[in-house]
Formats: sequence, C-alpha cells, structure tokens
Amino acid sequence: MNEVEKFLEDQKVRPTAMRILIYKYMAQKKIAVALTDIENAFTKSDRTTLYRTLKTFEENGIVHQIDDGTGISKYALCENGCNCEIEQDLHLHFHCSNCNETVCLTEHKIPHINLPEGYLAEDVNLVVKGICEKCSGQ
Amino acid sequence: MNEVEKFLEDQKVRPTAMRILIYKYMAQKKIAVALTDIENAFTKSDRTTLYRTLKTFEENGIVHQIDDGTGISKYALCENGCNCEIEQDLHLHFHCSNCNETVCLTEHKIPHINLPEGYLAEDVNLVVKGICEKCSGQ
DNA sequence: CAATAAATGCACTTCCATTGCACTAATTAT
DNA sequence: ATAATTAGTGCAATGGAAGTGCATTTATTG
Repeated sequence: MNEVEKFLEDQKVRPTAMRILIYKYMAQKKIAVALTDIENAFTKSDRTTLYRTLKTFEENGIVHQIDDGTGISKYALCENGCNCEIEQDLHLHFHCSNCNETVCLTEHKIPHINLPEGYLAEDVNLVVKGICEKCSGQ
Repeated sequence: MNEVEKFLEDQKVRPTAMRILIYKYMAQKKIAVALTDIENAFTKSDRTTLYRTLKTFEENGIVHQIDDGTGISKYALCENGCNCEIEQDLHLHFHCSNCNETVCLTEHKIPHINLPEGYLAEDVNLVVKGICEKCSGQ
C-alpha cells in the first residue's frame, strides 16, 4: 500500500482509485484548484463524484476550501499542521488578477484581529488580490 | 432639494426617485445589504434596476461591495472618508454566523500585510466570521 | 418642441453549486 | 462464501445569483 493510500486511511477516508488520483493531482499542483480544473483533468469521471470527493476531503481535514473572491470555490491540500479549524493557524491566500491563480501563503499567518466588545471570532478569511511573483516578472 | 439628492449629485449620480429611496434604505440599515434585501423592500421596482443602481453607486464611490464569504454580494454605504480604493484605508467586515448579518467595522483598519518577494498587493479582503454582539447577548 | 441621452422593466442566459435517485462496488455479518 | 448493508459513483435535474440585450419610458438639452 502506497503513501497516499495510507494517508487517506489515516484521515478516515476510504482510498478509492478516484480519490487517490484527485489527491495526487492536487499534490502535484502548487496552487489552489477549482472543481472545474479537476473536472478538466479527469474527463472520464463525473462532476458529482469530484465534487463530493472534495467535500469528503474537506470534512476530513485533507483539503481546505478557499474563497478567493472570484466567486469560484477553490481547494488546496492542507499542509501538515494546517489545522484550518484553529483560528490561530489560519494562513492567508493570494489571488493574482493577472493569471487568475490562487495560492496559499502558508507561512504567512493572519495577525490577531481585535474586535469590538461582544464580538466573537470563529473564523477569519484574508485574501490579498494583486500580481503574483510569476506575473510581476521576478 | 434635500440632502440626499444633493449628495447624489455631488457624486455625479442623477438623483432619481428610485435611487433616493435605495440610498435612504441603505442609510437606515446599519448592516450590509444584499440585492435580494433591496428587492424585497421595493417589490414595485425591477431587480435589474436595483442591480444597476447598486453598480452605479459602486462606480461613484457611494457604496462598496462586500464579499463576506456567503457567496452573496453585499453592499454598504461608504462612510465619509471610506476611500475603498486606497488599500490603506480598507476596513474589515464581520459576518455573524447566527443572524447572518454582515457589518462594516469601519474603525478597524486592516493591518499591513507582508507578502513574499515579487508579490504586489492591489486589494485586501478581510472577513471575520463569528457571533456578533447582538447575538452573543452583550 | 424635437432630439438625444439616461434610466427602467422584461425576458432571457449563463454559471456554478447542490441534490435526488438509480446503479455499482466494497465491506460486514451470517 | 454468500447475503445484507453501506459507501461510492454517474446521470439528470434543480436552484440561486449574476449578468446582458433590447424595447420602453423618463428626463435633459439644443
């Protein structure tokens, strides 16, 4: 049994052929992917399957969903220690308005936000839009 | 000529009856509103009109659009000196997962974000999700 | 008052997210 | 091992919101 299979099982996700492929696909991509991207990569499989695979992955802490402001949900693998649940560990996302790609800047943690009296934070989403390093020509 | 009319003209927006009503509606609401909210408040008017009114308001610095992560665009009046264009002046938004309302925390500016080499920031969106003061019972 | 421009209303389209249901594959119990 | 049960997949369809084209009405300007 290979590594991916073992990992999925550890996350309580049954390692079906499709799930393994999707996982590998996302691991090889460095950027966040949309359902449509996966759909285009696996034309043999149905959109629903891919959709539900992502949801399953999300529920089991394998990927996190990203709202990058484009209106299209993106997904990225959680890094080890991603802990997308715990507020303190949230990283920010960058969306390039030129190439339209979204990346996790995992090393950039979101600073603590002070809220007015009575407000309780459960989740923070921080998206920076601009030009990525690839497109800025550096 | 009343105040609202004058204000709209100052912003280069012709103060039609509908626009004045929408403006007043948004001013009276303390929270960000969705197109659907306005639609429900003005059933006599057409959705397209309301939609385009918001776009017109947005283009002329009267409202700013808010992506609070619900997938539904919200709009809120710009405060005087809102300057939603200038990155430094951006405030954060709070979305209550209980009452589903979104508010501008205009006094809370978004801290400066350090990006990796080569990344250029043009826009920042920071949304905190949690329980608002009304719902937390304070 | 006529000509022009802006605003409005209606119908329609598109796009993505999501669900219901049938079918197949895999797992567990007998 | 085989039947019973559960999980996964595929197809079809729905829903919700954003956006567009065009005809009509209203306002502005010459």
